[in-house]
Amino acid sequence: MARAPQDFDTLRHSASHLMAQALLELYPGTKLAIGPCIEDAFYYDVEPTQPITGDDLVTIEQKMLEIASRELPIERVELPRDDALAMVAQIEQPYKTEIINDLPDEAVISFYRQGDFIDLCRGPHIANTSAIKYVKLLSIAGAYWRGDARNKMLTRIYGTAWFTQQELDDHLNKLEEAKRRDHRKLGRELGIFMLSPEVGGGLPLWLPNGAVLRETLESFLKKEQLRRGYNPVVTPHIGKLELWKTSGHWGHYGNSMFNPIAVDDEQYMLKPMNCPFHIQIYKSETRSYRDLPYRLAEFGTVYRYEQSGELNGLTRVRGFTQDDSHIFVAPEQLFEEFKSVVELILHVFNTLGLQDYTARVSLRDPASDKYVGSDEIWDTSQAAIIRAVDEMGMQYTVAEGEAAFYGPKLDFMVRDCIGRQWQLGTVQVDYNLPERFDLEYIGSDGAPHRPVMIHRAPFGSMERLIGILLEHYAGAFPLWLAPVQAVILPIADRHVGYAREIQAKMLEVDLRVKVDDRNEKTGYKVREAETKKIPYMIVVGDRDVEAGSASVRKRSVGDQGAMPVDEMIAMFKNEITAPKY
RNA sequence: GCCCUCGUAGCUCAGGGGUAGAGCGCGUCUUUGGUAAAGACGAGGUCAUGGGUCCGAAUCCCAUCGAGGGCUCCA
Repeated sequence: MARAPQDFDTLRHSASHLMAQALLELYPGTKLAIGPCIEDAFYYDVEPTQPITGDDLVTIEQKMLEIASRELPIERVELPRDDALAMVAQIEQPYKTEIINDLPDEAVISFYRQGDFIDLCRGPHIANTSAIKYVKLLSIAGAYWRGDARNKMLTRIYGTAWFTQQELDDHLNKLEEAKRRDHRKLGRELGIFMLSPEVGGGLPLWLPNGAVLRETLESFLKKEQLRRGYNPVVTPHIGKLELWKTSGHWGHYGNSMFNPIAVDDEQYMLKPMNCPFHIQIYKSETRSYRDLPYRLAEFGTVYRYEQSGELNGLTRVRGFTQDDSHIFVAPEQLFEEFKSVVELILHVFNTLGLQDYTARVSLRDPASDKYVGSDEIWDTSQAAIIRAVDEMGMQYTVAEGEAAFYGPKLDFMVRDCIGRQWQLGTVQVDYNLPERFDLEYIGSDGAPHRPVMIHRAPFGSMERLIGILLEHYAGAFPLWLAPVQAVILPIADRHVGYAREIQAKMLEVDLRVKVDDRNEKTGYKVREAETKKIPYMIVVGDRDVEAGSASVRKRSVGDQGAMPVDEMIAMFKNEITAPKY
């Protein structure tokens, strides 16, 4: 039976209430904060009377099922504000008092009751607790009351609920699959990267296969950028603190930068971004309107002092390489240039096999004062972004309050092949830095004008991208990306010479190929190449030496039979230039 | 930074107040084998670090460091 997404939301919201009820029965005195449904799951934030541990989850889950089996009807009760406050005071739920006090005057205040449990809630809910049968509590975490780090840390219990056992099993299998694809696990197994406490948190070391992968991705994008009129530049890893003061980042993000380094009488910063350097290059000559758009691109490694608890594999690190570019345009060029940047980003995603993406337009929150720049500038640039995505017919969502302090942005979220969303590429419009660094170009009228900057990074960062690609492909990269594209397996020692000949031919045409000449049986080598996710295994023995052929085995498919070596090489080259997903 | 959990061999993990275990990997030897694991032998650990309790601590307690799951943050 097909169900609407809101049916699942309702079920999970009710499951969250059921969990709260179970908690109160098991641990009377527990204070309830909020308990919403989220994608595929639900949680409840509570202040427990004693610490809740992972072992307690089973107990709570069993209690939930026991209460559900009482087949309690779930009823909605609406109360005037004063009665509502009296009610939550009587059941001693101070967080609910706070929530009611924050509700607007005209709000309808409703409660939902099941048995002797009652909770403040807008609803809707399912009709009876008995519908909650397939539920699993997943984890425990800390969460601040109202998401504010200055508030008390509550205990958040996550769970998931479904209508059938099959759905629940499928979901739990998906979580297992995600664990199996974890890029931190695959990164080590496949020799992509490592993290070492000796080096420091969030500072990955790239292993040989990872370095090859990075180079492959870099040269792909560099080539695309050259075609589109980008100018490559290289800038240093440190620069004077003054630059970040001028840019405004020191004031906004100073606490998440590495401490300044004293050099002679100056303060230097490990660069947290490349913008000020590219700006200096722009300023090094008088620019004309004929030079614009002026596009500077760099794979720039930046360092940010991310909070220790936030570091995670390759997806959140303290040193990372952005595929950064700053484009200086005349205001009237902004719209067209923005569109061509979006076009490049989409081309990149398609080539990488990440076809399932959505865009998010991040606008400023008009009520906040954290933004710089005039209202007119914001209105113009926000309108330009929306017009561009509209004209390109893209699906997008609008997120108010998600803009950077200096301008609105367009972010791309990709969905990997098991449905998880990740943020990758970004395009940002910036009227602020040109102002702060007093940038100009000479217009056709002979007078100076102020350019607009576009910051953009299709990959976002090499680290994040590779983390996501590892999980998306579960380590089994398409041929053009695979760090080792093929391994040649000589059957016996006397075939090693022939294997080396084939390898030389393949290296000649830029195929990344190795020879496995270890003293092991072919079956063993095949098994190892499969686990290392190498796309092709080339077995050579007496028959092949005789015929000038090679026996090709395709990863996870199997033996493709023997073919002449030249034909095999042509097949590989063809697959690389015409990738299929 | 905050809450919870966890640190045993290179990796994955078992064990547990009385002299450290397995599989994989690694080394040596035998084996030259046609598509997912040949066989034998061997080396490897102050059980994260520091303190405490105890006749005795890898094991119990505390602290520190590190990792994981979240929260806050994310230019």
